[in-house]
Amino acid sequence: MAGTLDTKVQAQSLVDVVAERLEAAIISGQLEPGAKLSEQGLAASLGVSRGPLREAIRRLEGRKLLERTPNIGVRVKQLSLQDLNEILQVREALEGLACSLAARNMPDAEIAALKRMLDGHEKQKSVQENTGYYHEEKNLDFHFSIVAGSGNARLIQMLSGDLHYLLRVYRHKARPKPGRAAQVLREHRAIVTALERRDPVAAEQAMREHLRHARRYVEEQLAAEGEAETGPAPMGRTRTLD
Amino acid sequence: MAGTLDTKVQAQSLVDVVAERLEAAIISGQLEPGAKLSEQGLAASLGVSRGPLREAIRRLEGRKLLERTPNIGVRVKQLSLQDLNEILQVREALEGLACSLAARNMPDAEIAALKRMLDGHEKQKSVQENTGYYHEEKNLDFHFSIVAGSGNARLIQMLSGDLHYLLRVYRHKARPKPGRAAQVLREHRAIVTALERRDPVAAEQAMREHLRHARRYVEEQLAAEGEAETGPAPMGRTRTLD
DNA sequence: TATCTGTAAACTGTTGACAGTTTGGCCTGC
DNA sequence: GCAGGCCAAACTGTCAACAGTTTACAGATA
Repeated sequence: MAGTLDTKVQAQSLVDVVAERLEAAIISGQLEPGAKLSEQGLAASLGVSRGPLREAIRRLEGRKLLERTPNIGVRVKQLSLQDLNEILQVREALEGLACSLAARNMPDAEIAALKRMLDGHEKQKSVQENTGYYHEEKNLDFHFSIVAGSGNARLIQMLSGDLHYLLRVYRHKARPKPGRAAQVLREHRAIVTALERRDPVAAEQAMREHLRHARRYVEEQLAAEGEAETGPAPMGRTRTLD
Repeated sequence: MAGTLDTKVQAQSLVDVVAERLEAAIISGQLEPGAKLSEQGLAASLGVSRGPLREAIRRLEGRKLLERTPNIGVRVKQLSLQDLNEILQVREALEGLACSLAARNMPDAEIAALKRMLDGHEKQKSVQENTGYYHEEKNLDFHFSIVAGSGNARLIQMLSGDLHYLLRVYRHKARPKPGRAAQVLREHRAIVTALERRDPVAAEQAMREHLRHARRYVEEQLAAEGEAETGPAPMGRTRTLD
């Protein structure tokens, strides 16, 4: 059997283990948005009973990762174009706050590490050629470092927990414009500069501007895609470019 | 029996009903922070089995309203002073965003209604005498109107769903400073003025300044209280002034 | 051929019972 | 009188089974 999870002893309850597994599967994209979860099937493949599984599902439901329709079943939350835009607006405000706090609280060493990280990115071929990707993994690393540097636990949880998976999801859908990579790098540098100056206002502004660009950019991408479709334009797995 | 809930037909599942009940009880303060919930007792008094109750609890757990310790039980989430401060920081950023969006999206009629609401408050005796309260209920109404006017569903859900109960909780603990009521009213007027001008930047700034004051103020109140205690200063039900 | 209907299978919603852990009290010994 | 350990009751964690609903398929009819 390929799914039994009796590896970890139950220092934490079964529900915790199952919830973590599900979250990981959703974030990693292994469970695609809109995918239906069969309780029986999942319980069997995870090697647990339906009870704990249902409780784990309820928890993720409370975090808006899953969605249940009575008597029908549960699906991975599917986002409309409008949902995505709304969430990105929220992210803009929250990461702006995080950056402001980081300007005050982040240790010098971590800021220096951030700067070195950007130096590394600059040398990356794809950025130099202005064609590539600015590999999103590293983009996320950059943002997460700053969020973590804010020192606000609730904020960290919101941004890296609940919104994290969204960035992963639309990452597959947003194809970078040529020239964007270099611009992103410039904006990142502006942010780090503000952090080094320990200027919360400038840091917040730089981050929000950066994310506003990213949002506008994603909006264009998705709007163009949305025009071709009808209805509320659910952004599911229309294109998987892995 | 004083707790059977077979009034509503089950267009929604038992779990939904129970979760709503629990949330209401938490928000209203009927279940105080730190209070322990007995599964058996609750299930009996609600007239449901333990299964659905546990699932409802898990959902609220995902929303950070409840907290479970393995093999011990579940308690209403208790906030430390630091938690509260962090949450208020987040609220500052989010309501700032809400106000900025409201400046763009809120219908003229609703802004006018907001203005009338403030006129009503001004005539209130407690405000004129600068002694009273500026009755917090109405304060919340004001903020909720603006949040609702933002048109961002996710934002509305975050602010009026998950953070709502916090405002209720610390409301019981923060005693107003003399003179504060008049200041609050001034700040509210400044916000409405910015909304009328349809100036998103000014509106956001006004709201954030207003909330920053409120936060500083609450910080003082609680810091003074916290000094007397030891440890992480859990703010539970040290004083209930109902 | 297409549509409607009825039946059966599959799945979700709920319940009750069993196993393991914690907690509180009581007793014994120092 | 006090500390430590043992025992029992209560509670949480988990599971298997039952009831109700939805869905899909097959057959009949227009």
